[in-house]
Amino acid sequence: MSSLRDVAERAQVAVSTVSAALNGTRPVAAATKRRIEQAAAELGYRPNLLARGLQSKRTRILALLFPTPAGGFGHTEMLFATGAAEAAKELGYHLLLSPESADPVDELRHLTGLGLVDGVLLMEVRLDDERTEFLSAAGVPFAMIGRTREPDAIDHADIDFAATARDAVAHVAGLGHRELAFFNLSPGRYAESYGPAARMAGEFATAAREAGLGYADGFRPGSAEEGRQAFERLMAERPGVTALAVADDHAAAGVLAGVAARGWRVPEDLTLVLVLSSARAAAMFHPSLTTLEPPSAELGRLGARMLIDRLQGDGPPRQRLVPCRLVPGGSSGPPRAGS
Amino acid sequence: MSSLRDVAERAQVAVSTVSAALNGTRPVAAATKRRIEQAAAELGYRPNLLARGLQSKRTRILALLFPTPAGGFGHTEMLFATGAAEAAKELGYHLLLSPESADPVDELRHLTGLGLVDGVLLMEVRLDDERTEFLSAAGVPFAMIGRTREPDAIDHADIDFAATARDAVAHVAGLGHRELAFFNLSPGRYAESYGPAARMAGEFATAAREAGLGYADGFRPGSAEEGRQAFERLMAERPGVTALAVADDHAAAGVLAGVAARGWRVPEDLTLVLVLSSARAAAMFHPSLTTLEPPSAELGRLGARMLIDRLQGDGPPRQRLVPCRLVPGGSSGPPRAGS
DNA sequence: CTGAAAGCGCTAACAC
DNA sequence: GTGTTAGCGCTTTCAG
Repeated sequence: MSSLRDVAERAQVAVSTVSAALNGTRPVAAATKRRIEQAAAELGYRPNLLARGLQSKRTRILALLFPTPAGGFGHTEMLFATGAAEAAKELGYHLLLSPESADPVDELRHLTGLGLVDGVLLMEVRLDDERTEFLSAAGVPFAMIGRTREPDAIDHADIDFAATARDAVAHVAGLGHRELAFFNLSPGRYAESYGPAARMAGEFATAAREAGLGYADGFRPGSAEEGRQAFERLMAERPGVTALAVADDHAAAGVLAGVAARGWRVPEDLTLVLVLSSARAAAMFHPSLTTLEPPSAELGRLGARMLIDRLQGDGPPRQRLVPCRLVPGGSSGPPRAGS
Repeated sequence: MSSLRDVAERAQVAVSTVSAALNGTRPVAAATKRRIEQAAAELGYRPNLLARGLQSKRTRILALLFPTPAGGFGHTEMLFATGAAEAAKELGYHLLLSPESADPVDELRHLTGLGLVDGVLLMEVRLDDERTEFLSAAGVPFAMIGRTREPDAIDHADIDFAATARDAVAHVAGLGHRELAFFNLSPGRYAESYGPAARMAGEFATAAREAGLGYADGFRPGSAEEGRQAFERLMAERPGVTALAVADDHAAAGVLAGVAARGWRVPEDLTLVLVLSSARAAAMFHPSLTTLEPPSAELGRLGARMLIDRLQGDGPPRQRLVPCRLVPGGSSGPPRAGS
């Protein structure tokens, strides 16, 4: 690999001039600059990021910290990562994938001590997240995909749960439904303090109330079997429910089984909406499910951009909430007769 | 951040001694060593990876090159990445997530020219892959998850398609089936030269022949609708088929719809096996599908380990083939009567 | 507008 | 066993 010095020799100038010409750090005569650029091109010169980083204290590398939930990784998490990596790349940054171990804070201490990364992108943020405290205290720039309980001071991109719930409620209300139920993510898969689960439930209740719809929640099935059972219980307790929003793919499959077991059909007898899941998953069902798809790739992208933005200059916290996208499927219809 | 010099001062020794003590590069008196380690601990010293890399030409960073297929990323690809990242971490390496653009070779030229990465991990390798040629020519260490047409000289970890096909065939043959069909990945989603699609079809044919089973293939549905149509066509052409292996999730959903439309049921009237898909996806079906789940995380892990192994020392090509894991589901049963 | 020189934090000869 | 020293390739004063 050729170095700055090689370029300098070939262009008959000093290294500092080459550096300046290539980085635009200071004015360079047009003729000199052209000579330098040509020499660089001829040699196929690439700046050595290590040397540059060592000197400038900026590596243009971001770390994406990802936990390894027992339940395995979802499509959503994948999209955070790819979205963030793409946005980083577009802005001339690199993304380091950093798996979290048992002690995330220690992990972070280690990672940030290496001088390798300029900033950190946090995902799977919990309502109370020790990682944010550490990073703030350590003065390491970071941004969150998701948010803590009190996120006002921190850069973040998250789902707009309120708008999402309103959209979902408006969707079913527009079809004529008067009573809606919501099956949240199971408490087993995620701790109670998992933001999306906590927020989605609250926002659904609010949106239903504001729309004047009957509303039932408190169900948290985490598997197909639990989904079927929850559905049966729901129908026993609230026979008037004609629309159901479900947050877990597997639970939704169970609900469909329960619907079939009753001799019912979707969407004739029940409108079923999948929330916080991918349209890809929804397309595997029959009929395909109406979905509120989280803007995962965009959140990843936004997170990376915010972080880079923050690294380049200071300013007030950057924050963005993006609603899920409503993807209509074959599972939405008017309420069943006789309800 | 404290540096080697700080530690040296505090321990009253020379920097080189600290370096030696901490890296074990040369013998250091036990007492001195302890003093140094204590000083380092007290200062919370972390070696600066950039400085180390600049000097030693080894950054302990690997790049995982991942393409961004239009169809979006699957669970499988995600597991490659997380598996690789975890293995890398265990061995003291970092993983850079590097999205591929339109021109992968140019991308690679850029990435490897930066001096940032010690080696490259390739995924979604095609039978003829220009990236491998570039990397070989450039002398950049690399390993593949997947493999080219002629992979003998290159480190790689891939699915053992032959064993996987044999397992699948043995599974259905053991249940008493005499005639099997295979729906491959759609040609639209992947180019013809996509390894798994190409290899799986061949191995299924071989395994069926060796087991003395009737065999039908040539179907490549890429959506639920195409899956249903393919199933109907299959039944028209080969009414004796009682077991079906499908490589695409959505196509499998379509097959189930086709089965229902005939008034049939799974597994009573058709044994359905999902291949190369996740057990997670299979659990969303009713009944849950028997799956041949690719060992994606393990392949990622193996790939990273091979690459690191290669970086540490030379030797013959490292190569590992791992069969898919058969996860029995509710979609397997004896062949229907009258066939 | 350009060049010379210092030094980022570390490793690796090479002396002692 | 330990210390001294010369860079790795770059950015960044500081002179000219």
